[in-house]
Amino acid sequence: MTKTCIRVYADEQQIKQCKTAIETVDDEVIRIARALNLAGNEVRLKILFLLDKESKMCPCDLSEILDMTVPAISQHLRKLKDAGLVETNKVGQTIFYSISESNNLILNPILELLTSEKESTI
Amino acid sequence: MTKTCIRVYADEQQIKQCKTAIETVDDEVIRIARALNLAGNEVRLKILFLLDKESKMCPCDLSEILDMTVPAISQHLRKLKDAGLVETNKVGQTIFYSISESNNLILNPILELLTSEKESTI
DNA sequence: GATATATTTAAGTATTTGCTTAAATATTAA
DNA sequence: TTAATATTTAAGCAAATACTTAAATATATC
Repeated sequence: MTKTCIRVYADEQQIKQCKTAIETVDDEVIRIARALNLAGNEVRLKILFLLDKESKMCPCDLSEILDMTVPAISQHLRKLKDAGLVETNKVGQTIFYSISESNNLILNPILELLTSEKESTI
Repeated sequence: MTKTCIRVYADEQQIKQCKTAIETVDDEVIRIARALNLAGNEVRLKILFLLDKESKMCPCDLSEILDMTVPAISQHLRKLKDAGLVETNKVGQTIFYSISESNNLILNPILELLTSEKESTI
């Protein structure tokens, strides 16, 4: 990356500060971006919404509610689980998925947008 | 989508309720998922973080701070603008991008995760 | 043990994404 | 008006995504 921008009034001080600021939050950015990327899919956001609402659900029910193939649901759940956003509890042959506590700081504000009845335009 | 799940203990009442609940939030889900999807990219999340921090920035500065090509930055900014997450203000030949007010309800809680100094594990 | 159910895994595929490089557009300054 | 700067646009491409269908795994029931 060569210097491409040669504005006279470029604020080198500001740029330096921003560079270190970005460096500071880099790890957090990676973690949060990953979570947002997962939640930033209609199907997965609906899954998270349903798990939040019902506290736990099995792939089979989610498949029926969202009118999607079971493998399609399962693959979404896998991604959410790999990222630690949801966790599982096996009871017999059915596996209940629920929202994992550990990432609540990221998910809660998002899910609140959906649960708080639209008082204003979001 | 044919009925694939024939659990004896399937709670048809719950499933029906969930279906209508999903229908109710469907529009919101689409809007929020789109915003989260955009924010769920490392580069774009950093851009949003910087715009929030500095209140406005030009593609040129962002390119230098994030050590990326100007066109790459420009294309990210375009997506953010198309979604209404950021807005522009042209001054001479430089274009200043800033976070749009209208979508703050979605972005604010996300950016707070980055700005509030890590008191606890997020 | 044999069969059915719930779920996952795997392979294949069309679409989307995020970059690259090169060219186009717009504004400033000489 | 010519050259330089700031930005966008376009084309191309490798990688990631989200589904499909078929097969594998695990548990329960007969």
